[in-house]
Amino acid sequence: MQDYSAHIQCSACPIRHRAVCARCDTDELSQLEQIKYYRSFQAGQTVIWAADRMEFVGSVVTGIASLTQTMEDGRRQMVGLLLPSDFVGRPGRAVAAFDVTATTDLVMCCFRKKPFEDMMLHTPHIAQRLLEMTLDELDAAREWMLLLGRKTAREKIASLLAIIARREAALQLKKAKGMLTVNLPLTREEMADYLGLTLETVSRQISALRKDGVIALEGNRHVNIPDIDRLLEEAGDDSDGGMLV
Amino acid sequence: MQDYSAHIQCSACPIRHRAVCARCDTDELSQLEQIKYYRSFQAGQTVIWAADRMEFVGSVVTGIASLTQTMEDGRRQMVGLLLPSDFVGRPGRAVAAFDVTATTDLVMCCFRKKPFEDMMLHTPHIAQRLLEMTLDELDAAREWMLLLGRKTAREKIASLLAIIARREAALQLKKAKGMLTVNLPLTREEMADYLGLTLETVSRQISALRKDGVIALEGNRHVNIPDIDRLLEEAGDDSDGGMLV
DNA sequence: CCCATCCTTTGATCTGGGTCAAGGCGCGTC
DNA sequence: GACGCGCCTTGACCCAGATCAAAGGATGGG
Repeated sequence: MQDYSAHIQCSACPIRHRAVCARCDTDELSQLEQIKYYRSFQAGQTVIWAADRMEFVGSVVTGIASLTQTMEDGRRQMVGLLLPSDFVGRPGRAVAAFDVTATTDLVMCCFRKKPFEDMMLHTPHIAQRLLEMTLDELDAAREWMLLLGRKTAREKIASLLAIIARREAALQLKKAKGMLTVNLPLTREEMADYLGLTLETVSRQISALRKDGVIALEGNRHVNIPDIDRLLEEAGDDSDGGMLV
Repeated sequence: MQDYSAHIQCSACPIRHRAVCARCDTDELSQLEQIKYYRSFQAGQTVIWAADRMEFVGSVVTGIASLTQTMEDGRRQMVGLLLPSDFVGRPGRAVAAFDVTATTDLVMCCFRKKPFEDMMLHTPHIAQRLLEMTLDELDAAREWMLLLGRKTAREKIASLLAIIARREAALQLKKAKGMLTVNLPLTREEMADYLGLTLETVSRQISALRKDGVIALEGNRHVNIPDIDRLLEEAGDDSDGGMLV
């Protein structure tokens, strides 16, 4: 499970602390400092389109961004949710592979790609840290493949809620005991795009989970979870999954 | 697209050339040499179970291995296909996240994990190379998420055939012109597990593609593709995908 | 050569989730 | 406070793909 506390406590750009160079020395930090800049986006804005030139790499400071793919006929699949401290872009690639969109208001910390790549060459910690993060993302993507390929609609919804709940629990540092309230950062349609469902099915299954007492709604963006174990059971994970978003 | 030619031409362990240290100096190579060993598996054998301790990292030399997840009730989802030169395991993690199974007879080149990790610390090229490979795999996993979440059964089959065909074309260095014959390394059931379908649906869709002249079968492990563009069209990819397995 | 086993195909039927359609609810704006 | 607009819910119906069932090939071993 990821530890977000380091980020939360840090008033400066989180990338220095979590994403890139937790172990960098002062000189390296000041180099990064020189090539970094911030960008803000409003909810709904596109950060970059698939196949566009990508002049930067960076990480999310606040807010949530999503990676999506779209087919010509409009079918969409979200393939990643980027939370604070998550890294965007890849050294060594010129064009973006996916659309990146701001799901909520968003602040990103960016580094111009070329100088960042140069720096990577003589700062081994950076590549090692990025490797670690990328392997985590790969594992998360593979967990998600099980969800997309084999889970029922109800299990998909429960899994998504469980993932968001786990993250909230980590943020709030309250240990998932008793009632847990989570704040859905996604619309029903975005949830559908993430889960490989239609928005109607998402809505129906959320209603069903409510009727069965697995969750309770306050408005439609706040979900109360009286019993997290019950939810995990509904999610159908063999272990608690250790799933990352 | 991956280039397998370096591997094909190399009689020694491919990891030295492709996976780990294309740019290592002689001293580094000899260090790797000291900690490596080979393991062979028969088709169907399990290389490692999810949640087992993983004492090594390594790469596939010949044959095909698959990564799968299984739910308690037996639903299975393949989450990766490992081809020659692909890397298995992750530095810094003690237990396997997924089952690894030999799909065909398999030879792997392994490195004991601890010395490999030690070596990574003072050989920056290794982490950089692994990062590159992991990012490729992550992109491939995300392409696969679109397939699992949004494609129809027919599109899924066409996509899988296209991926295998692309790899064959790369191996044979014949430029996908005219008839292309591909050798299916998977049973119908394995294809189903990869595509998030049942084996009956796989069989039916293959029959349908045959009836429609998109492919022709010779036995049930050899597929002829008269028109690769036609197949790609059926796969529903907006671009040719650049998909990696 | 025959049998056993595994893989594959095909048919019949069922169903989970998609599609189409109609309202409901919250919220900002005039 | 009524309108418009996004978002969400619910109902009715349908269909792609799952499930259940049966029967063909392959292939290898005795």
